[in-house]
Amino acid sequence: MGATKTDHFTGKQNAIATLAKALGHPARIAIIEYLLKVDACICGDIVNELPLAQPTVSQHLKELKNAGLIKGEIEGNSICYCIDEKAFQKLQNYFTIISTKVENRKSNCC
Amino acid sequence: MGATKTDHFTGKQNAIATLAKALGHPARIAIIEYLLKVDACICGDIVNELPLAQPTVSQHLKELKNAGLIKGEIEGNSICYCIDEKAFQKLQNYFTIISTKVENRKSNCC
DNA sequence: TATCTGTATCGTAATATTGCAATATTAAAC
DNA sequence: GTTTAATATTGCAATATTACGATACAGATA
Repeated sequence: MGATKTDHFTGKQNAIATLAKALGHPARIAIIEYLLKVDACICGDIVNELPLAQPTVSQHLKELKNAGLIKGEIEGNSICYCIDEKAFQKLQNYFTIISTKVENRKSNCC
Repeated sequence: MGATKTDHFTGKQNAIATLAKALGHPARIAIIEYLLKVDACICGDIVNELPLAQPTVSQHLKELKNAGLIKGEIEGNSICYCIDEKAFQKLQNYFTIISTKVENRKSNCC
């Protein structure tokens, strides 16, 4: 097969998995970190920051945008990308809840 | 191609990407959430909790284990799986740092 | 209008992932 | 030792991802 059975899982599970999947590639992590480093939107020069060809970078940006991790707005003849804080807040919440639950775990098994 | 160019990125970037990738599938999210729900290791019956065949579940468990998200210990004739808190703390830290940086962003672009 | 610049899309090759049936393995129970 | 029960591994088909050259497109500038 190769096709994920998304319809067998809850909307929340799929939502988190989608965000995680989009971050499951070092190039996309590098893009996010670059956006953080410059502390602003980026209108241009993302390609120069990555060891990948322009179409590849464009594809990664598209995936980050589809997942809702970044926003992109047309700004003159280039496009302005920046981090969408809502998605990262979701991830922060999710992992904070998990960590908290794990720490408060009563049964200390392993 | 299809092979990720991991050698072009930093160790940290690859590490986070690996963790994120392992969580980038709803079945693996469901496994983690089930481990949390029962608040203990699981020795058995993960298969019954998921809408997937036994070999498929076994494969997902293997990936979670490879990524360091769960630990598995042999316990009699079954295997005892439980959440590895260190990995989730890493993720929590990472996304907390990102969210904080994004909130303190001076340039309000988009 | 022609050209340049930055970005997206198309097409395609290489590789990875997902899922499962069949089979193997392992340790307990008999 | 044989059976049983739980999990892992193998092998394979279907699909997805990654990467990039070639090309298209849109807005700026000459």
